[in-house]
Amino acid sequence: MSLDISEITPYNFSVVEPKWQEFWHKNHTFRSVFDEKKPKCYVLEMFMYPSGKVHIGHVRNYTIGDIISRFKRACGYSVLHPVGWDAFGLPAENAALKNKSHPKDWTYQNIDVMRNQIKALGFSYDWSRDFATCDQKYYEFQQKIFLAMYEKGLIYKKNSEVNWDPVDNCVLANEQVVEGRGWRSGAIVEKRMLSQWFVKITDYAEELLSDLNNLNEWPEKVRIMQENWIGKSEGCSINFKISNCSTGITHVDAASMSQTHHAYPSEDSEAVNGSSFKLAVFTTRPETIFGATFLAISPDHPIALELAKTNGKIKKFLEEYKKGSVSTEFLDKQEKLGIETGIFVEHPFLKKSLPVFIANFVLMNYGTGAIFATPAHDERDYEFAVKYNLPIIEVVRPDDDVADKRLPYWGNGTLVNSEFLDGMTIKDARKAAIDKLCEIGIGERKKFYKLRDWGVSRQRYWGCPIPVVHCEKCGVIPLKSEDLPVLLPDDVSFDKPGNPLDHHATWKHVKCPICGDDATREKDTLDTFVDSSWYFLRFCVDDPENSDLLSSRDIEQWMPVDQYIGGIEHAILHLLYARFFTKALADCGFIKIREPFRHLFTQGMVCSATYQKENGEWLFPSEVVRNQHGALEVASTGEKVVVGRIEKMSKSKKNVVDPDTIIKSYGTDSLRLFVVSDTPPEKDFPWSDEGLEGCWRFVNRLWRLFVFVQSCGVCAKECSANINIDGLHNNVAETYKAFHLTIKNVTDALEGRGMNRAIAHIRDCVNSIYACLNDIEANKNVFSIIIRDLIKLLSPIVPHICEEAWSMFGFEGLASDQSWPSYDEKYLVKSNINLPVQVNGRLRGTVSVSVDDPEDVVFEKALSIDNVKTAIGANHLKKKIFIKGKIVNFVV
RNA sequence: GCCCGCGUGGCGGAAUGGUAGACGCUACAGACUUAAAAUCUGUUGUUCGAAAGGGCGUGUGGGUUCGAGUCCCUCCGCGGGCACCA
Repeated sequence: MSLDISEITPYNFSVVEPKWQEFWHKNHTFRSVFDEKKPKCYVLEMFMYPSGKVHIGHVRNYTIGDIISRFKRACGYSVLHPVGWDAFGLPAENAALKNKSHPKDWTYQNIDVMRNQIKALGFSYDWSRDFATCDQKYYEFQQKIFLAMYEKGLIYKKNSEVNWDPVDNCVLANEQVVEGRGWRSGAIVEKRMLSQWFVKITDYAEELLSDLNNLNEWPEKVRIMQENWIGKSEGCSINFKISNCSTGITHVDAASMSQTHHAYPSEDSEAVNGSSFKLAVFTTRPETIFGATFLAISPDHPIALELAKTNGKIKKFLEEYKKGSVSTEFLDKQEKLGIETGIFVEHPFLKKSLPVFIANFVLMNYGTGAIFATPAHDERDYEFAVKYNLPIIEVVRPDDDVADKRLPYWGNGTLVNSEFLDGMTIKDARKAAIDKLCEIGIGERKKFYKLRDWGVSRQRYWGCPIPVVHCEKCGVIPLKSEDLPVLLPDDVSFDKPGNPLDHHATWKHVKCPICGDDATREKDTLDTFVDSSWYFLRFCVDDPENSDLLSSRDIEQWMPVDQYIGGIEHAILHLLYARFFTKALADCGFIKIREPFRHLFTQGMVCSATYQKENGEWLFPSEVVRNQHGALEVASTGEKVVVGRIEKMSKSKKNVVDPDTIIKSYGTDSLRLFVVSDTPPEKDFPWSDEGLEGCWRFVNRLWRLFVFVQSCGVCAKECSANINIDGLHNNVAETYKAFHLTIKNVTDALEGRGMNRAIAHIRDCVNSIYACLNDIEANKNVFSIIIRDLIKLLSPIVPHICEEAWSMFGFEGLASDQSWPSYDEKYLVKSNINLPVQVNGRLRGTVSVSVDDPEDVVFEKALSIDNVKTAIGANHLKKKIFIKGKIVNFVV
């Protein structure tokens, strides 16, 4: 006798969920073991910074990864799905200052708290591989990598101008400066000269760029962002001969050149050196050389600096520039300003001299810091020429079909006023111009990149120590690998500003490994982005305690990461560094692969409604009520409430929800379901309490279905593999066939990472099962198979309730260990269908036909529909269209 | 400014060129209940109509097609990235 479905007690998640979590943990259900007989799949979510609390964005990120991981496991893959902690970094030190705690204690305590939170979400992690980047074993190995890269010439120390964050008291990499501000502190970044460690990522610019073409399973968006960041331009450098040196400048110090300009040292400095004094410019448009009417150099160019020593006006101009360039308002205005140098250069093909200006819009850190200006075909040059009344010569005549032919013009066209280039297309002229410039010995084909070397020194304590000593006699000396590790001392104090490693009484004092004299340790630590540039390799290692962390067999087996999941905010920073590190480690002989992440998935942010008082003060949703007029007001004071935009959840906007609270009231399964239902995972996800409530309803609906079906006598024993569909009642046969379609749809959706679509198909299927509850008792075998496979479909998404149901029905083993259900194609083909009938492309009715009905039969049936008759009326039938299984269309 | 991406009900969103709006949220109604909640079952793009049925509908305008949310062009709007990169 079956139960009354509405009387069934709700799903008791608070008992069921912890029970299965413990079971999985005790039985090492998700321990990754490499199995040669299976295809492998490495699923990785970007690891977490242990800030202290798991937030809902983490939940979404890790739920997406967990669904993929469990799905792949079921599909027969040998899956690696690890978890770890990006544990070094500034916040630990800031917290230490504030709470008088030790960064180490703060970090490890946070990890403990967050680990428990994560465990309560029931993710299928192999916890045996859990580690933190501040673990000695990890950063010790990182020091080994540092030395190997140093030896390979990939790391160097250099005095350079760096981005200084005055709030965090620390250097930032270029990638960490966003709109002139520190990416974490938000403070306006200052320029400082400091001696810094750099990693030669620029050596890999070309490979990092060209390999993007192979990353066809990465979002296009991320590839474009990296491409732009690397910023390759191909063109030509031209050495202009200086025709007068009335200013007396004959020599610019080569050292000063390479100091400010590390990327392209020797050959450029020759251009300003020696007896034939030349000025090197870089251009991507050499074909416009006949339109050149002046040259411009950057205010930071060595020639400008040299001139400023003797010329008061220029000195003043440079000072003004320096003052202006730091203020953001100035950069916004972008007014073109310049000053004459008094220098003239010879045009390479024309018997005329071109004046050289110092111009504020020319950047020293790109190209050669000097340009030739073609005002007719460049916006900035044009603006400058108009302002200073310089000639404008058109050399590209626009094509006829171009609507806007005004100058400056940079579209397609034909060369004019250009001697040997006249009549050519831009493309041909470019080649011809470069050839000629090379031929006469003043030009050279060149490539330039925007990418700069990665500055990795950080003037902080809580990071990986750089394994180097400074000796007055011997200079900068890397340690030998037998002298590793350089451990971070625990006994540090934060009572003084600055780097605690510097204040430590003994730590920095060592003997020089070469001469044995007193020396000091490097006090800077490594940027934490170094830690996260190779952690995915560490996870591959099965027994880290007893093996080399880059033991090649384990890494070769698991790498590359097949599915990497994280936020778009790492599109450049972490993802570029990790790609670079992989290539560099390969060149150092540690590994063989050259790209770390095969498929990248960038998930959207979790957003939520915001509320503000009229003065802009943010309000918690709980502070807001609706008054009797239907308007929103502050509950305690009755003040007017402004509904803000739906924004990314953040503490400051008071629109966060706490995963712990949700789990307590609704359970993990409901939360997991909610964060991936409705919205595609790559899009921003709008949080709503009603939506969560709806997921809780669905989880309960499932639970009632399971309990009810079981009370009808459905159990594991009823499962018979051979269902004879012909012997079934029509409804039941339809349900069974529809279930096969559900399996196909859910499988396809999950293959394409469309969790929202998979869930919609499952909900639809559950609804149709509810519609035939009366048929269950008479068809236990059919329904036992449907229920068994339904549990399998649901298991990646809501694993706890599935595990509970699986055991309740008495199926063998664990739901989590089952293989993915398959569908039979023959059930997907419908024998009878309702074919839409159109007249002139407008739907006028449907006709029930057999799939195999011939065309004329279908037409006859279709034409007998009243509505169709009316629509056709007295008109003559011009055309009859029949697409088998799709549509009928009559054209009149 | 340049480069991407996106515009579908009140909302989140479905839809290999073939019945637009699956699935869910909201709202409304019915059943159950003394009642409420929960649950189950419906309805829910808009408009005309008592109904049958019809008109209009995927940002705008055009094109290709028997047929366009989907492909092509134009414009508009939104979001993101880069931003004096020679």
